[in-house]
Amino acid sequence: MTSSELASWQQQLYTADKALMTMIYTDGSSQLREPVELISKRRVDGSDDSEGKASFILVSILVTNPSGCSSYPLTFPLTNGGLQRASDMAKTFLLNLLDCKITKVCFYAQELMHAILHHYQLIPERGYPSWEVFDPKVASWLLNPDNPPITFSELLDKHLEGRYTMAAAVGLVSNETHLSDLALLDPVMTDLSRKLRQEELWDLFTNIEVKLTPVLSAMEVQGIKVSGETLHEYGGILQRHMAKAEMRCYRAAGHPFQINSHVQLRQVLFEELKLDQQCRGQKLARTNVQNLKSTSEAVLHKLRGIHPLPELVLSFRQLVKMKSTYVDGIVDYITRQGYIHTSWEQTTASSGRLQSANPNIQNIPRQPVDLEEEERSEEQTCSTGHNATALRMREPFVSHDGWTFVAADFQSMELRLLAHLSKDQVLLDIFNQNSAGDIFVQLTCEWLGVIETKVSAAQRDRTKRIVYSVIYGVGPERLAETLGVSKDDAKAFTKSFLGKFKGINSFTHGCIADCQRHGFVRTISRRWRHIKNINSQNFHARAHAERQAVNFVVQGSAADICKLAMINTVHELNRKTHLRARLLVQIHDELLFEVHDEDLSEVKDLLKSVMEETAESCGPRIKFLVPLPVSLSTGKSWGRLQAA
DNA sequence: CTTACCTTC
DNA sequence: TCTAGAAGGTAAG
Repeated sequence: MTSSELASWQQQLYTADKALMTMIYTDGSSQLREPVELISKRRVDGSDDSEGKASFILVSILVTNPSGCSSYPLTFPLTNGGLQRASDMAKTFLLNLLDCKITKVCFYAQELMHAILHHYQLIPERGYPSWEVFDPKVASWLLNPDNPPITFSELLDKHLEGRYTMAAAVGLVSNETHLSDLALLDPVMTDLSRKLRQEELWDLFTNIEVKLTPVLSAMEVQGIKVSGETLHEYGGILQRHMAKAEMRCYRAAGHPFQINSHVQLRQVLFEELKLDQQCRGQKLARTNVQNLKSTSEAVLHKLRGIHPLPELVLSFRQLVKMKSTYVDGIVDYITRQGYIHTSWEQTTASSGRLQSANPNIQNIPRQPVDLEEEERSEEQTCSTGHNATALRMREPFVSHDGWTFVAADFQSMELRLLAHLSKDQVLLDIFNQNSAGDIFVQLTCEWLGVIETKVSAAQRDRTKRIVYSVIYGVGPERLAETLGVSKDDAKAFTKSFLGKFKGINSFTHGCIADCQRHGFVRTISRRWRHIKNINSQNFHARAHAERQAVNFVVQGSAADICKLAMINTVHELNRKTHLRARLLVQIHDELLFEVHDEDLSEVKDLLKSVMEETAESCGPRIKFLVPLPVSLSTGKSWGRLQAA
């Protein structure tokens, strides 16, 4: 591309209607045409590899003029090498294209944006791209969130009833084929747009999902810094505790065995020690499929009074989990530069929630994991400052020098949303009068009769789980199990809880009735989900469907607001160009930012106020009946955040 | 109760 | 040896 060509193409953008875009890989595949054997590979290998494979971006600009519609194909290399000046011009054009207001269409736009941000090293110290690209993948996921398409051809089959098909190509895929694939994007997106409008999903698509895509790409490219040293130290500590726990298990069993093997554990517990015969009071759970004696946590819990082994197995399991998933599993993803670049999946969860993968960073334990204390003195004397009796699995995630983490979380969001959606007067009153204090802490106080400051984080978490269990319709036996009380007590608890909050009951029944009538339910942002078995004859299937329906409305609505909060905060940070802050992680109702120390207090204020106003930006018709307060905490490590 | 991901067997 | 699915753990509500 010469500079005069660049100028003429820039000019074209002013008269163009649309731009169709796709990424071509070095192996000849594209975002629209993935060789079958490479699909899983690219997905598993994650982001690092897909840029390595990215070869060039193919753009087709559509211009409608009196003589009809013309398309102008352009290619932009994404490989290193070649003339610097050409590369600069390609960059200029691509960024202009993405920034300009014409309609842009790309299947899996997030991947394309990721490649561009990565290739041109557009890491946002400040300023996030506000590129808006219509993505058929996102569109079709909104239309049917339970069954999202993975490939473009799947999408063609699924939504477009075979009206469009890709040209067959054997062996090497020519550029001509790529162009004909690309040409399909226009009618396909037009079709999907019509459907989105028809199903009242258009606003959700354009106001939330389309705007979220570049934010997710930027988060992926940005990554989060990880201390490999801390992680390795944790690995060593866990390794030593595992070895001890293993020996204790062998001693209790009388001989060595594979503790993590269900089969061998079943043999030891039930055939050698015959523990199931010693607790004749309660019948023990069976596995679902093969109907064998279960070795699940609940069973081991019941058995722990009669023999030391079950308890020892439980703690061994926990240590193994921590080591394999949260140490070894994370270490594998650390780049040479010391970062984790997780994938943020926009279109995989049917609830509308975001999903982090490779690695999943949303399920790293929040609570410190307790270790046996016997060798406390030894380890504490050689300690590097951490408490040897507990491991904070989020500790290895650290901010840069001169920067601080700011975590902003919506307080008891789903419960507040439930208050809003159900209009339950008692719940509404609680949230409207009492903005200070944590609702679950308060409930725990009432439940256990202790003072507010005496409630531990673990107790609070337990209360939270119980409350949600009851709301979403847990059975009495299951609740009794988690509460550790009798079935009758559990029943009484459920009854008194739902009796206190009458609106909840009418809300759930309303949800179910709606779903039975329409076959689907919607969130506040009109996101929908079809529930197959809502009118099923099968009692079990129907009960499951009913819980799904209620759960979706609440969880999906929370997801809508959290996404909006991401968009709004990033947008506001963009407007204040002097502020240095970047969004790193979303854990459903919590956003983790990294903020330059000098901008800390200003950013904190901004985040709190923007997030607390999120509900107002849901749409003109929605008036929120409860406030959505945000609490902030800060720190240099994710594992040690202090309320702020 | 729901929604997820990941590891082990 | 490989893979699919079951089971079990974690997170978030």
